[in-house]
Amino acid sequence: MGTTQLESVPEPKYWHLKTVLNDALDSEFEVGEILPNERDLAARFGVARATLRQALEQLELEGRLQRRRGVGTTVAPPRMGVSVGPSANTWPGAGIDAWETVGCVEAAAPAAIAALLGTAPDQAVHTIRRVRVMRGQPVAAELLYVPPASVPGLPGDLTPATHAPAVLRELHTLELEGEDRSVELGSARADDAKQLDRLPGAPVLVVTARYYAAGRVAAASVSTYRADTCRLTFGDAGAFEVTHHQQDTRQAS
Amino acid sequence: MGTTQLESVPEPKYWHLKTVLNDALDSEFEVGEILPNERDLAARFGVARATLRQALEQLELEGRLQRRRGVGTTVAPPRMGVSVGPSANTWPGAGIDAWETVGCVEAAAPAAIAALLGTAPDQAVHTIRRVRVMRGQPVAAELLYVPPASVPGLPGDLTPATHAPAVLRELHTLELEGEDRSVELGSARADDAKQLDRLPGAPVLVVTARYYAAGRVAAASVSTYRADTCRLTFGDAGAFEVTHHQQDTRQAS
DNA sequence: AAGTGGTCTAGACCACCCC
DNA sequence: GGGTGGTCTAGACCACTTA
Repeated sequence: MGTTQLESVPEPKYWHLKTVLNDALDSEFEVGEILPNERDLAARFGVARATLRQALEQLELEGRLQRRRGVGTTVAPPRMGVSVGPSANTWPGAGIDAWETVGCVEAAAPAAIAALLGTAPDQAVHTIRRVRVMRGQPVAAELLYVPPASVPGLPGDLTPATHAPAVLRELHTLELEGEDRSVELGSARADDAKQLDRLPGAPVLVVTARYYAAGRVAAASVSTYRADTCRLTFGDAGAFEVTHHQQDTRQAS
Repeated sequence: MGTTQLESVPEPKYWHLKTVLNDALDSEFEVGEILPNERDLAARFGVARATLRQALEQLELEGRLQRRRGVGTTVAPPRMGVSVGPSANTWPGAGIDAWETVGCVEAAAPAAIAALLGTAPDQAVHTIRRVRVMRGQPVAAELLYVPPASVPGLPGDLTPATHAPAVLRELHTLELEGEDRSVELGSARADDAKQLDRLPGAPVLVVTARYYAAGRVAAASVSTYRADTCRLTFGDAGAFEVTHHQQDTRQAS
């Protein structure tokens, strides 16, 4: 009979560190409070800085921390619940939906977008860039693609300032028959990262949506949400508030 | 007049490396093909192994690679589209929905779950653990919580084998009035990771759902989906197939 | 100028898988 | 036993913010 082997599978240091820090955040820190710097924290826990950073990275991924170069590491507030429909079937840009247009061009869509829209690969489409802001901070960057066939009544005298509003106005004259969406994990491209106030490569939730009218795909959008600060909400019962982070909603079976 | 400064913001090595590898995966490798090992790749690109790993980690996060300890790094197939409703308003466990029950206990729910359900913090609830399998591999691990009040007709003589089916059967006698969901990024806990065939800390998409009946929350579930292999689909137009990865659907504005 | 997080190096050892 | 990816170290320098 050997001794009972409690640590037959010793957990990695960074994993244990993450647990300790997570508990400390709950009990010893307030939202917005700044943590000691990484070199001090590493020394305090007796690990290399890279090991500490591995724990911090996971906590940031889970929305518990926010790190800013040149500033420091702060305790993040709970994630915002962001509705991504379909609460009511509405066209993008209709009503007050917290999106702000930042640009609009007519250009050939990438191959995958053409496949989504069902257009020819080199077909020029209206491409509207928008940003979604909540509580004063950007939460999503979007590219909305509208084939010319969906907006036949578009006037010809368009300036950069009138292009996007005109496309949206024409789009809204169609009857929206349905929409579908998909969500997947991605990393922010350089342009999206800049608009989201993050570094390139930051984790994002990519929402791809298709809008149907007249039996065809009338428009499509690719929205890039900050994964660290957002919780996407769906469904007919409305967005709901939770009081804790998602980790707290899960337990061992 | 100085010279034009093309590289005023030099991109990090790992970022450039990621781009190079991403292109190589498209042009020189097939799905399932095994890559050279990390030490060889690092030497080939003239960088330290840690730097190469930073690039590989991002590519794995984006679903382009699959890495397995003791085996190697392979080119991942496109992500699976996984429907997470509401395609039709149905109770969990109804019909053929690809979930397999692996356990069931009656125990006090964690505080956040009690808040979701609207039950007392120490109220015992039926907790069913299920696993979702697609194409022969696990894609999600779930905990489904059902308060006793939602299944009043539950018989008393329950064995581990009959517990879960009985709870589901009783649940299905209620009329489902609505459901809502939220999606956020998380990292796999040890128990979920084991069932998903991943290491602890692997990125996951956490889907929290509430099911309404008789004007109350009759059940709630927390589902943990593998973020590397899954694209979650929502909406009334049905899951759709895309031919490329999400990166291909995005372009610079 | 000082302090922060971000990137990078060149090693080492460990856990796991397969032969 | 040999090869793989996973963890960890102890440094260095860079980019950015703030004062």
